[in-house]
Formats: sequence, C-alpha cells, structure tokens
Amino acid sequence: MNKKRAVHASVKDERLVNIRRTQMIRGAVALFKEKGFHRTTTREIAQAAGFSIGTLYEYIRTKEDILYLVCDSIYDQVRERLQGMDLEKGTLESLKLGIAYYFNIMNEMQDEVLVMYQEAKSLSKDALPYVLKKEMEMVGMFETLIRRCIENGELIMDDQHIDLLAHNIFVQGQMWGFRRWALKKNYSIEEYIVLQTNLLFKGIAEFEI
Amino acid sequence: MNKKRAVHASVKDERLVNIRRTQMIRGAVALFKEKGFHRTTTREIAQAAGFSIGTLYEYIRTKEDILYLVCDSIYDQVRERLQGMDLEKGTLESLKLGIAYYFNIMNEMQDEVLVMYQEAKSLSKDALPYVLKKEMEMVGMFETLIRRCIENGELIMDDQHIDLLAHNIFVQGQMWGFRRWALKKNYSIEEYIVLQTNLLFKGIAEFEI
Amino acid sequence: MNKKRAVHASVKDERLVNIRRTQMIRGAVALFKEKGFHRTTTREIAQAAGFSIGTLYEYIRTKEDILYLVCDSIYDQVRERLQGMDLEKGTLESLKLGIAYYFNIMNEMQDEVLVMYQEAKSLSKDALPYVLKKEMEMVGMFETLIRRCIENGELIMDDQHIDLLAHNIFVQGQMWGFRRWALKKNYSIEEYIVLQTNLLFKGIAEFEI
Amino acid sequence: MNKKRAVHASVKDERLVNIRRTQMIRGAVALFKEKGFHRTTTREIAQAAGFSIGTLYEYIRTKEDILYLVCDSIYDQVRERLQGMDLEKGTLESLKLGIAYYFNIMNEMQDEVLVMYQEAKSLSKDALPYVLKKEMEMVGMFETLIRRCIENGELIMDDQHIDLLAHNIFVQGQMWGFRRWALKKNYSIEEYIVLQTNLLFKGIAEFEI
DNA sequence: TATGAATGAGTGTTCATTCAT
DNA sequence: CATGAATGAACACTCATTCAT
Repeated sequence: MNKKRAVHASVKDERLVNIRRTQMIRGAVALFKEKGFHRTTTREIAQAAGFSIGTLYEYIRTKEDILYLVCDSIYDQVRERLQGMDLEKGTLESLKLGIAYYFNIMNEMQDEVLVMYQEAKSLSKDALPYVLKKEMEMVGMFETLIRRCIENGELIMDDQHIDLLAHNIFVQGQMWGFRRWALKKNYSIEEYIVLQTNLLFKGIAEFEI
Repeated sequence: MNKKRAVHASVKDERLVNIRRTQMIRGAVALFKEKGFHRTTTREIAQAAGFSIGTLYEYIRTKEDILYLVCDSIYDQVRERLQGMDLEKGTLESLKLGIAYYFNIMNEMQDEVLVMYQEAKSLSKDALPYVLKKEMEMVGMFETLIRRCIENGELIMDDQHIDLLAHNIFVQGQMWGFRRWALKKNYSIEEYIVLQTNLLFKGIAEFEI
Repeated sequence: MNKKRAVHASVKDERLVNIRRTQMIRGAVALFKEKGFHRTTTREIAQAAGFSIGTLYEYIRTKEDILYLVCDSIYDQVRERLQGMDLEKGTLESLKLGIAYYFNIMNEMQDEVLVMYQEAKSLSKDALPYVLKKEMEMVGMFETLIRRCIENGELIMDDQHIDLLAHNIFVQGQMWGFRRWALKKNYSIEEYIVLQTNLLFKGIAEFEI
Repeated sequence: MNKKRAVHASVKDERLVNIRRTQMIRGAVALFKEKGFHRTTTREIAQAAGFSIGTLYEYIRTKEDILYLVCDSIYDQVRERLQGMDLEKGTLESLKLGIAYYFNIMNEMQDEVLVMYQEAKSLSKDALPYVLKKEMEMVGMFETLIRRCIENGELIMDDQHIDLLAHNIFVQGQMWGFRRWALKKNYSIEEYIVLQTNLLFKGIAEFEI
C-alpha cells in the first residue's frame, strides 16, 4: 500500500538495518534541528549515531538518503500517532477533537516537524514526490473528518472549501512549530488550540457586533 | 526607525554600492529560486550579477551577507507594495479588500517569497532578528487593519484572537506560495482569495445545516 | 626449481586453498579484464569467486596477492600450453611451427595476456621479479628453439641477435593481444602468423627489387 | 587538423593555462613513472607542480584530465621530434635512418613513453580514441616511409606487409622502453638499433648457412 | 572454516575568501 | 574600483582490511 522509496543498504540483516537507521535518524534529527541539513556533516551524523563514517555508508548510499529517511520517519511517526483520531463519528465536536488532537501532536513533535518542514525542499526531485504524497495523505485525513460531518448531515460544504479547510488545519498545526518564535510568547498550546478552533469555527463574522 | 543591519562594503561610493547590490540581489534571487542558497556559489552570483567574484566581495563580507540582503530586499518590496493598502477605513469590507490585496501581492511575488521563506533559516543568529522584526511589522499591519475595525465598532475581539487572526492571514498569504504544488491544481488565485475569505469570515459554523 | 613466491593463507587444508584460489583467480581475471586491477574491489572479487569477503581474506593477505596469483596462474597456463611445442627438432621449419603455435596460444588467451600485460606493473617490487623470471623463461624457450637450429647447422647467429630475436617473437605474440584494436581490422590471426613469419624470415631485403 | 579533446580550465589566460599545465604534466609524469596513475594523488601532483590542490583544479576538471594531458603532451613531443625525419627520400638507407632516428627518440623519452604505455588504458572511453588516433598517425609515418621506397622502385610489398611492418617498427621502438629491464643488460641503444635493423632488413633467412 | 558488519585512513573534488596587480 | 588566480580547509564517499561470532 504505502510504497516506499527504497534506500539501499549493503548490510543484509534487516533487523540490524532498522536498528542502525533508527540511531542514524535520531542523531540526524538532532543535528538538522541545530544546524540544518547542509551544515551538518555525514561524519557528524555518524558520530551522533554512535558509529563510524564507514558504517554509516553501509546503511545508506548518499547523504540525501539520510534526509529522506528522516522525513519518512517523521511522517510515519506523525501518521501513526494520528491513527488515534476518531475519523468516523462525523460530528462537529469530533472534528474539533481531531484538530485539538493533531495540534497537540504537532506540539509534541515540534522539533521533528520543524526539521522536515525546513529541509524537505533539499530532497532530490526523485525523493520529493514520496514525501509530498505522505503530506497529502495527512491532509486527506482532515478532509475525511470534514466529509464525515457532511455525510452525517452536520455540514454543507463544496469540495473546494473542504479541500482548503483541510489544508488550513494542516498548515495551522505546522504553524505552531515553525512560527513558535512569534506565537509562543503569546499563548500556550492549549490556548492556541482554543483560539484557532474559535477562529476556524466561528469565523470573523461571529465577532461582529 | 527601521534600523537595518549594516552590511559592510569596501567601496565608499554609496550610489555605486546600491547599484551593485541591486544587481547582486536580482541575480541571487533567481539562483536561490532555482537551487537554493546552499547550492548556489558566490561565483555564480557574481556572474549572474554581471561582475567578477573579486568585485562581489568589494560589496559584501560573506556569502551570508547576500542572503541577508536578499531577504531584506524582498521584505522591503513586499512592504512597499503593501503601503497601497488602506489601513484606516476600519470596515470589514476594507479588511476583506486588504486581505485580497495582500494575497495578490503574495501571488505576484511568489518566487521571492518562497526563496525568503525557505532560506531565511540559513541566516546567522546575528541577522535573523532583523528579518523576523520585518515579518512582525507585516503581521502588525493586519493587526492594525483588524484593530481599526474594532475601534470603528464593527468588531469585538480580544488581543489574543486579533494576534492569531493576523498571523493566520499572513501565513495564508505565504501558503499560497509554499504550497502551490497542492493548491494550484485546485484553484486560481482569485478562487483562493474568495475561498479563504469565506472561511476566514464565515467560519465552519456558517456551513452548518 | 620453480620457486614460487608463497602467498600466505590462514587456511591449512592445501586442497581447499587450491580450490578457493582457482575460483578467486577465475573471478578476478574476468573483472580485471573488464575494469582493471585498481578499479576492481576485493568485494567484487569475492563475489565473483562465490564466497564472502571474509573468506577471501582467509586465502590471501592483501589485494595485491590476488594480482600476483592471477599473473602467476596465467603464466603457468601459457607455459603449460607451450609445452606442446617441439623444441628439439632444430629446423627452421620447426621454428616457424613454434612461432605459429605460440601466436595461436596468444590469440586464444588474448584476454588473460592482456590483463597480465597491463596490470603486472602494479605488482609490488617484491612480487615483480617472480613474474619477470617467468617471462624470461618463456623468452628462453624461443632462444632454445633458435639455438637448436644453430646447433643443427641451419643457422649462424651470435648471442645478441639470438636474444633479441627471441624477444621480438615473444613481443609479437603479445602484440596481437595488446594492439588488437589496430591489427584485427586488417587481418585474422592466421594472416597475422603468415605475415609476421614472412617479415621475420625474409626481412625487408627480400622485398627489394 | 589535429582536433584535440578540450580539457576545461576555469582560468581564462591561455598563456597561464599553458604554463601551469606544463608544470602539472612535468610533475605528473615523474609521479606516474614512479607509482603509476592510480597510486598517485591529485594532491601529490599539485605539490609536484608547485601549487595548491585548489589551483590544480582551476586547470582541469578531473584527475583523468591530467592523464589525458600527459598522454597528449607526450605524443606531441614525440611527433614533434619525429618531424626531423626525412620522409621523402624513399631509399632503404633513409628508411634505416628513420628507424634509427625513431629508436633514439624512444630511448631519450623512455620514461614518458613507459608512462603513456602503461597508463593510457586508464583513460576513459571518451579520451581513448584521441590517443589511439595519435598512435595511428605515428604508425602512419613509418608506413609513409615504406611506401616512398616502393614508389621509388626500391621495394615491392603489398599493403598488409607494409601495415604490419610499420606496426613492428613502432612497437620495437616502444619495446626498448617497456622491456628495458630485459634488454638493457644486454645492449646499449646503439647496439639495439644495429641489431633490430639487421633483423628487420635481413630477416632470419639471411642467417641461414 | 566461513561470514559479513565495522572501521577509518585516504581520495577526488568544491568553493568561500583573499590579495596582488 | 575591478579583476581573477591562488589558496586550503572541508566535504562526501570508498574500500582494503579486521575480527567477533
């Protein structure tokens, strides 16, 4: 189903490949967070992962593979956590809960999301589609959430509004991470969730006198 | 007021400095757009600007200076264009017009905004604040727009909602640029403006049955 | 008599050492032929030989050992095949036959000879003498062939001419291999043998008017 | 006429390019002679040439370019020196002189020829044809020498013999270089010339009793 | 004996920056 | 002021070799 872009490893033992790659990704995320993909050395990544540069290259082919692996892993983690969301209920209340749930995940995975957000563009034309596809899947989850409300007779909304609304929710989740320098000084994540939910649901009009 | 971070130039003739930097920025934007800051070499920038690498370094100290100059220039352009907005009227209609106006600018300056958006993080800890400050100023313009509505008695909204709403508008403008791969296939900028305005003003509740 | 340079093996079972080394040489020749000694990795050789890199190193000490083994083996094969030559007859006719016989072998072992020819120089100062000695032995066979003619009263020739003539024959055999890009388009091996024999025996003078 | 494969240089000043490349080639030949192309480092070449690794790469694109430049330069030197040969006379005597002349050049350029001889095969499929073409041109000079004798009525010889004879002369010249370990202990270059001329002209038959 | 994961010195190459002209 | 040749630190990546299992 989820066809992945395979990253070649010289080492055969798949269990070991997973272990090493996990170490690698953990180290890489920390470094990318700190200095970005381009300013991070493969040697630094190897060191952060706890093995030699030679070993690193037993598990990847190019530096860019690491970035792909990182992005891929972050998406998987996010998606896995999003599985907890109840997509089926189809009430506005469950939509609100879904949003809150998602925003909380974004808050917890702030660093990872920031990394992926800022570095994904460095992926080659080859790897990019795989990452974008995953993003679309996640946007798709919000679309589903909204559509269920419609099917459930709680909402009437055309496709274009649905699509954009889903995008907005998705971006607002990321926004908490990539604009934290501006947002955090004003509100906590809980407040952020409340405020955004207000704006999303009520709209400006609601604030009219 | 607008204290700029000075970028050192060896050349004294200020008029010349401006000319050369303009050439430099134009070339750099095109290149950054195409391959990003890190994959662009100073030589390429010099060539694109129409002078030698030696000359380039008469007008800057480091490669990062160029990035700062580029970001700075893009912000200036955006702000200059935003001056056309009528901040004073204080009606919801003028807020809508302001949003549309801004979104249109973002559409026209798509490439520049994308560049700045993706590369700004590569700025040194030294230069970043200057850029963030400019961003805050722009968000501030939307805040003003909203506050005028309140002062004008068209709206009642607390500071936190105002602040977040301004951020949302600002991000949604940029979003048209950095998510065009997903948005453009579904709607034109005109449609995007209408849809976003709908969502911003009406909120989800409005779509309730 | 034929003191070989010993190549150390960790494995004791000599029969096994021979088996493994034969596999190894076969694989290595094919690879050297294709990409040369330096561009071939030990891993590739191990794989081509059908065992792991670890096993490879149970039978050699360094990569260069493989080259030595390859050269050694090729020489042995050539010499073995040259045993079929009748060195004793001592007639010009048998000299001609010997040359033809040798050229045919060179034609059949073209690839191997080319490999050895081009890569032997990569042998260490340590191993080179062993290989050169074998080459001298082969040249010596032609010398013997010529000397038998002299002893038989068919020829009068001093040592220097004998020595150089033997070298020429030897080199002309190799030449068919290492200059095939130029020679093959003009003649077949049979023609080559006839032509070279003509030139060797008749000399230019014979073509004088 | 002599279309060369262009090797890219970043530096524009053609005079300087020539100077630097001459330094580079001189250094490279010495190193290749000693340790071969593959075992020689670009850094070593730069150092031997008297400049930094960075500078080296201002005048070439890849390490292989150096090898091409070296081969190219050697051929040019050899050919230039061969211009001194009188190709036109058309007597057997002048053919002998030509051979002697060529052998002497090969003796003097022994090291260079050896290098080119052993390393040319490392040239890419891209560069090889250019080098082979030059070699054919040199063989062609001997062909001309022979053909002139024929035209002059001194010789009757068909095309295949002419071609092979020219090749033989060419290879015997190189042979003095690449088999010096075997030849030098037996004779000087002067003796080598006399002996080879004897064998070439008289042929074995002449030594018959 | 056989395996293959681990190692790290070494390699080709790039590129920001300097400075003599 | 303008130029562009020179520099060398730094980087991604390779591969012969080892050694625990």
